[in-house]
Amino acid sequence: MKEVETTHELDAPPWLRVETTLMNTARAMREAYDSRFAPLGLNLTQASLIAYLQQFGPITQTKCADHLRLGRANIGAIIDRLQERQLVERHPDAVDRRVWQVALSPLGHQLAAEVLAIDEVLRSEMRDGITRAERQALASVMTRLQANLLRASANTVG
Amino acid sequence: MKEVETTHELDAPPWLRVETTLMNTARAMREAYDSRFAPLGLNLTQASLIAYLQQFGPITQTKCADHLRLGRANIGAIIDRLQERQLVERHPDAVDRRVWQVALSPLGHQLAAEVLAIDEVLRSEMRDGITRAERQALASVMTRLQANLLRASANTVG
DNA sequence: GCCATATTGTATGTTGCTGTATAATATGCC
DNA sequence: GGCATATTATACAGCAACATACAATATGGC
Repeated sequence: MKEVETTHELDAPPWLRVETTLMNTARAMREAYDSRFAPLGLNLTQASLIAYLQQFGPITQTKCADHLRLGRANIGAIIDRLQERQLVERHPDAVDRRVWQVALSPLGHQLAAEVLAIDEVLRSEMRDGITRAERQALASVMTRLQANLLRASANTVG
Repeated sequence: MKEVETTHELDAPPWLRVETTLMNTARAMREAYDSRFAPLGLNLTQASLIAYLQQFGPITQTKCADHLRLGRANIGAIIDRLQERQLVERHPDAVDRRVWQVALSPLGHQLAAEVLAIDEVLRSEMRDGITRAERQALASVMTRLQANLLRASANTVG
């Protein structure tokens, strides 16, 4: 009985095939981003939030949660941690006393520049050997795939 | 100052663009699978394990972990829960007293058939409006993307 | 056979996310 | 204005993954 290598990455088993490829790629992407952001003491989620704040200025926690597709409870904890590290600040809203306006601190702005630079580098590495046309085709197919998946989730009995 | 909708799915912001699309698609896929498997009381991870056991018979926990790309500690807990529900069984290995041979129970075999049927249905829904050529192109690009990402992770200072 | 090293599964603690419940506050109808 | 409803953020419990450390057992050099 020979030892068969069953966990080869790129010639996947007959079931859950395409799906596995896509999800493994997504996982690899998250890991690559996480390891690139690690020297800044950030993971992808935190870095994305910082980039978002950089772009859209002071903004509500709920907006942050929606953008990152996280729950409000979770985003609150994330902001707590960034706030402890002096990367973001919470300012009370001028008119709505329930909400915080979350903004980058000066230190956070510095870090945001590094985040964007790292993103740029990694994106260019990812593009290696992949043409613009291929990337556009990829995006097009994935958009349709995503639409199909949303319908599929909606059609579930639950 | 007009309210701008910033969380639109399909016209993404300039930073973290392609990445976001891919990772959101992966997330949508996991959610779709999870909601389809929910009536069986399973999530995608558990269903994948069951399908794997169905295909490859009694097998070691470490093999399961490698296949699903999970840690050994985690897979042990997963198997614990499936075992409590009488879906899988742990048999001692004939020659190596450290290892368990994990196998589907009769009940687990019944469930495996349902898992594969659900997978088949969802896969066909996902293919809707996407040609075979497009799917192959998608796989090809993602394979290269994944290779780039592995190189990128390896090239991290950490 | 004996000992160093590797491997398997488990225990334990941490992280990141979820869902539900709750308090404070806004909003809209009357 | 007063009250039902919605919305914002937080508190808390739970889950699934991770990393690390460990005990039991195998394996291989000698």
